[in-house]
This record gives sequence, C-alpha cells and structure tokens, in this order.
Amino acid sequence: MTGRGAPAVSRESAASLVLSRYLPYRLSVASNKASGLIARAYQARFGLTIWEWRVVAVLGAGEAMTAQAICEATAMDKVTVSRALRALTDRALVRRRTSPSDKRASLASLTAEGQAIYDEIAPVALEWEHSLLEGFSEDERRLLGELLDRLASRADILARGEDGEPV
Amino acid sequence: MTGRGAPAVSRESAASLVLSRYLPYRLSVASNKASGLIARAYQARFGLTIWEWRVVAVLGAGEAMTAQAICEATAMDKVTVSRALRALTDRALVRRRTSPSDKRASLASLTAEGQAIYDEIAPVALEWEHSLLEGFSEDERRLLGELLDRLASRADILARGEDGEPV
DNA sequence: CCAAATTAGTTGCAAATGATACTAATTTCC
DNA sequence: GGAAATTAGTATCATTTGCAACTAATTTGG
Repeated sequence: MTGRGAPAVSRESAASLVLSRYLPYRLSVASNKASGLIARAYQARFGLTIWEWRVVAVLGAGEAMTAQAICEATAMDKVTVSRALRALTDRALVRRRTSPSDKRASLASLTAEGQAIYDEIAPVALEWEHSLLEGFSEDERRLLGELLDRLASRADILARGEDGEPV
Repeated sequence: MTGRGAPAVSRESAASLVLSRYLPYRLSVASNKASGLIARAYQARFGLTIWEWRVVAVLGAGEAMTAQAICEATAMDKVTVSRALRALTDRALVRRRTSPSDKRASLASLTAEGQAIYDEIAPVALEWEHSLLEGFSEDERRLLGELLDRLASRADILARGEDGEPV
C-alpha cells in the first residue's frame, strides 16, 4: 500500500473546465435560445429566415443600402446577404436599383409590402425582447448589452492579434 | 396647416428597433465571435468540431455517459450527439459499451488518447476564455455569466408558455 | 404476460451554409 | 491613359445541418 495519504492530485488536470460554467458555451446557449424563440415570430408568420429578417430590419430604417453596407450593418457574410436579398426581391419585399455612382453595386430598399411587413414585425420583435428581459433591472439590461459589446470587440482584437495561441 | 404642433408621429412605427441595439442580435454577434475565435484552437490543432469538443469536454470529467445524458449536459440535439460520438469513436478518442441496464443505450467514455487530447485542450480553452475576459472586473465576469443563465432560462419559460404572441 | 406506447440511438434525404472561383465595374498608379 | 490590382455581387460545389422516419429495446397498463 504505497503512495496513499493526501487525496492525490493525480488526474486533476483541467480542474475548472466545467462546460456549464464555460463562457463561450453559456453565450451560445443563451443566444440560441433567445434567437430560436423569436425566430418563430417571423418564421411562422412571415416565412422570413433569420437573415432575411435582419436585412429587413436594417432596411426598415428607410435608407437604400448596398449589399456591402448591409453586410456591415448586420454582421452577415456577403454571400448570405446576397442570398437574403435575392429571396426578398423574389418575394417583392425588396426592390433593387443599380447604383448611379457604381454600376457594380445596387441599392436595396423595402417595397411598400416589405415596409408593411417590417412595420408589423418590428413591434412584435421588440415585445419579445421585452418579455425576455422581464425580471431584469434597468441596470442589468444596460450592463448586459454593454458586456456583450465589449466581449465582441475583445474577440475581434484577439482574432486579429495572433494565429494560434491565446495571448 | 392642420394637425401640426407636436413632432408628428407619422412613420415612427418601430421607433427603437435598431439592430445593433437589439439584444438577440448582440447576443448572436458576441457568441459567434467568441466561439469562432476559440474554435480555431481545437479545429486547427485537433481537428475537432465544436460539437465533438463539447462532447469531449463533458466526458473529460471521467464519468461514462449515455448519449442522452450528453444531450442534456451539452444542450445538443440527439442527432448531433450521435454524429459527434460516431466521429470520436471512429478516431478512437471515445469508447462505447452497451449499458448493462438498458441494451438500447451505450455508455461513452474517453479512451486514453481522448483523455490526452482533453488534457491538452482544456487548459488552452480556459486560457482563451481568460483572454476574452481581460479587462472585465471580477464582478462583471460573474454578472455576465449570471445574466446569460437567467436569459436562457427565461427563454425556456417563454418557449413553453405559448405558441405565438409574446407574453 | 402481452399488445401498445415510449425511449435510445441511427440513418437518409432535403435544405441551409460556407469556401472558392468567377464576372463585371472601378481604382490605382506608373 | 491604360495595364494591374481591387471591389461588388453572384454562382458553383462540397459539407453541414435538421427533420422525419426507422430499428431495437424497454415500459405501461389491462
């Protein structure tokens, strides 16, 4: 009976990696549940995918935008934006005209029908957000948003920084 | 000039729906950036997908688990778990044996090689998490985690609750 | 104790996604 | 002023994902 005594540290290797406490995991779970919940609103009722909805959401402000501008405003890939625009255009929710200043680009904007859908969905989306945050104090809501933004920009910085190791 | 006076509410319909301020959107952006960043660690270095990594992460604790239990621990769909287990088993990182108490189920656990990978990745994953949270105070870290968990459970409640309208 | 219903896990197929290559228009800069 | 490099947006193809159907084992309840 050699080697007994203190409760050997033997296989304590990755001590505190408990998935349910791991931030990227928690973010992912919260994000998926929140998105999934609200997605039902625009999917079931208007047949919009989450990306189509995002495009509608930014165009809802009224400004005509290029696909490029939409990419930036929605954090979507340009291929995804292209497909969403195509689908929306096919359904006549969006109209596109060639940009006068750059014939490669086109300016997209909502049609009357698209605007009508936006006007109907947007308040519902805001209600869902509100329901989701029920029980959160004003401070908590503000802080949550702020922390998420900081996290995102921190991830950006790290992504540029290196190509392998954590800093 | 009738009906003037207060700055007409005319087309102010969805007043405060600005995508960049919309919580589900911010969550999604933060989550994708954080996950994407860390995914490089286990993808490039070990060829693990995010789901394979999650499975490895929960099995890393040492307990043999059924696919069902893994579903619950990882918030993954059963099909996704099945595929991840298959891939890991094919690479001999995971071993499965039929559960003695239920011949439909099998108990999965890490092989020595799987454990070795876990032991190598887990600390790196934690370092990344740490880098991500650099600049966050202890309070902020705790609060962020707590708010995310509350949000997820709130979404669960709402998802059960109804089948259309926000509450 | 057995037929019907449920559960564990897998498979197959259709749709969604992502990387890459491509066309056309526009800048750059010698 | 024009060849080379860049940019806008689209198309193509391979992979991933999600749903629904399926097999096999177990539980229920009559």
